[in-house]
Amino acid sequence: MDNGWSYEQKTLISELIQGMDFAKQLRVHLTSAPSTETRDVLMQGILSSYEKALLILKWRGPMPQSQPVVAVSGIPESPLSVNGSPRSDDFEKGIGDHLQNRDISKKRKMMPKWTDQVRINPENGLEGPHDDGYSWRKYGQKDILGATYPRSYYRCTYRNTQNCWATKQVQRSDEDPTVFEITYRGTHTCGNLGPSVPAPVSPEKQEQTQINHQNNQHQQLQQQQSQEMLAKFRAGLRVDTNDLDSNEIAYYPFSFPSASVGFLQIEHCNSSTLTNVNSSLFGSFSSPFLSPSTPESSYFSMHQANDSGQAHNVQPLESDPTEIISTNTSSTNSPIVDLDFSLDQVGIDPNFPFDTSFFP
DNA sequence: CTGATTTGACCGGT
DNA sequence: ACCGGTCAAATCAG
Repeated sequence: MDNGWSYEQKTLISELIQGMDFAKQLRVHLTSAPSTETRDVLMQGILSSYEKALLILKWRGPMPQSQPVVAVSGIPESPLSVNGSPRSDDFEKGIGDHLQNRDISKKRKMMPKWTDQVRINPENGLEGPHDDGYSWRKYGQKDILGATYPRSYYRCTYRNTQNCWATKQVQRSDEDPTVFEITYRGTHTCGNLGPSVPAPVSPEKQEQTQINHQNNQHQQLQQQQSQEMLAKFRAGLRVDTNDLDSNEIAYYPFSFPSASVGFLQIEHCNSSTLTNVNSSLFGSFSSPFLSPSTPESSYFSMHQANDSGQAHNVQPLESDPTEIISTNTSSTNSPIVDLDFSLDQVGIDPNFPFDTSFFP
């Protein structure tokens, strides 16, 4: 077991250290005379380091030996398909269905869960899709007691083909119809992120994203802009993490909605422990956030948790953009490396989440 | 034809 | 029994 680790561990550590290093540099630069360029470079460095590190962390989860561990939040692997054929379309229809489903539903409850709020731009909100970089398939809609608007249920398009159990729910807010509360559950184990950071790939994603296909060239620019926003956003992001698992570092890979994000709340549904941790979070977002499809269709409403004041209300929408906001579906995604995001839940002070001494 | 959405039925938890 | 979540047949869209 350890053997398999050491190389990864080294890389991991070095990436994290590097990230921290970048961060420190950035700090220096911020306090002194900041050049935007340097900042960007450093930011890039940080992002990329953390991404790599997190990828390593994530990907070593579903390894053969440690199957049940699945470090990332206990993704429910299907007993039949975990090792076996990816084409397990049929297994759910099998006779043992019910038992399996029960199992799955239990596991599902243990999946990490986080909510964020997306505000759509009233002007073009109706047209502006909410592209979080993943491909979702709607599987249900329900009227929820006490809620004005129905709740929509989505699951990863590649659930069957790639055994990816990520789901999300989209609920339009009662008070502010321009706000959508999106609850993500489970992490993507598929490698089907849309536009991704290092490679400007996956134009299909953007095309399906209708309106915004004046990109390609915009892409880079927008990426930069997004990155800046990202930086700001990160600075202000506050996540409540409930029920964290015993581990000191819990990472929550998630796709970050590229649209406007209000506050984001993560809770981990854990069976046993009831540890309440309330800490600021360092989210390492990548591609979805940088998705070119978004900054135009919606704008940021960065309220921090403290900042409770709801942003200015805008005129309500006429029709329900729920679908728009949360579907992304008909696309054919190129199988790109899954760069989803992870949140490192570690107490963070301005200095950074990781202490070098943490590592062996 | 294939794949996505719709929508009523069904199921499990409370 | 109620409610939220999911399934799956029917329907729609490309």
